Amino acid sequence: MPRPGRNSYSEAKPPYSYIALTAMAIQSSTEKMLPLSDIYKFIMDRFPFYRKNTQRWQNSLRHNLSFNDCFIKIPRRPDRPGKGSYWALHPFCGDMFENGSFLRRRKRFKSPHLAQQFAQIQSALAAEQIPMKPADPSLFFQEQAKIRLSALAPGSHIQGYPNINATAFKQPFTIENIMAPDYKGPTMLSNQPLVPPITMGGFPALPNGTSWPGSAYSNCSNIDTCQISHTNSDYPSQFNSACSALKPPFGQTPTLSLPMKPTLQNVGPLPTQHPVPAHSHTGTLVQAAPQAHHHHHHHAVHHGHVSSQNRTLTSTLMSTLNHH
DNA sequence: GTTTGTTTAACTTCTT
DNA sequence: AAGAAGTTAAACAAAC
Repeated sequence: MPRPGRNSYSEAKPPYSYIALTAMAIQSSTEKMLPLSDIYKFIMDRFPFYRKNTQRWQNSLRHNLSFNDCFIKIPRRPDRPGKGSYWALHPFCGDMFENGSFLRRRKRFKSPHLAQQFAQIQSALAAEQIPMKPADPSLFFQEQAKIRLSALAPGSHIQGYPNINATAFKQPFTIENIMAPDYKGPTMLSNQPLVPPITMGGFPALPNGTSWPGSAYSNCSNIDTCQISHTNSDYPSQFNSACSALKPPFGQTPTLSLPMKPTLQNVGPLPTQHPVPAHSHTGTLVQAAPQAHHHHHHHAVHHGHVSSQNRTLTSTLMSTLNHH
């Protein structure tokens, strides 16, 4: 028994919301998507707190998966039978924890309809006097998906952004972030968008012999021949014919079956969590939620129309996308 | 029969 | 104080 009146570190509730925990699990995976059972497993392996009361928190977690638009379902491939879908992050969900708090997001991500997204992006680009390319919605989203995916390829560059390569991206969920024993609140979160949300044409090149990560892409060595998804092969025509009819949830609509962010591949796999005896102090040091609230928002995101004077195209777009 | 997923609803906690 | 974000419970359907 631990000392009376005091929990051991490993029994304390980790300072992460279910959304944060789930995002960590998803991003820690090489394919940036996981079935439910593996999300459970990730959490239980690393946080002893969640080895108890599994019924309770797993119900809550499932609620979060369904309820929050930042999580999308990706159908299983036929060659990978099993229960349930894979869960991934919505390609446009952005940095959900850019405020530095893993407990509470500044704003809940709501996914607009794809058609709406397209219109918003289009007008945002128009405001910057930048032509949209490609102009066709379905192709546009395909390319967006590919561009985002390219960030997962180590060493690859994104055309037009010579200073950005895969290893340059900040990692929201590094081992340090997850396990830092002296975690004292907001640290290490990147304000920088992981992938430029818009590209003006051109595909990033992959080094010879490398292939695109992600199960749907694992056989693709050439981006141009890469099919968007086995289940979404009819995506373009569907989009074109029924653009206005698209409705969430994404499970019923053609979606971009792609997780968005690069993550732990530079860090390597997370260490398997030493099966910690429940009362040991040698396990994962998980501290109670920090009480310090550092919230210095450099540029508050306002509702309604946003002046783009001092803002980059990127931030304009992101706020546009995240706005309702 | 259990797991996975959706939904409603009441509740708590945090922000403004 | 009010609203937003997060948690928990619970009923239920569908998939395996």
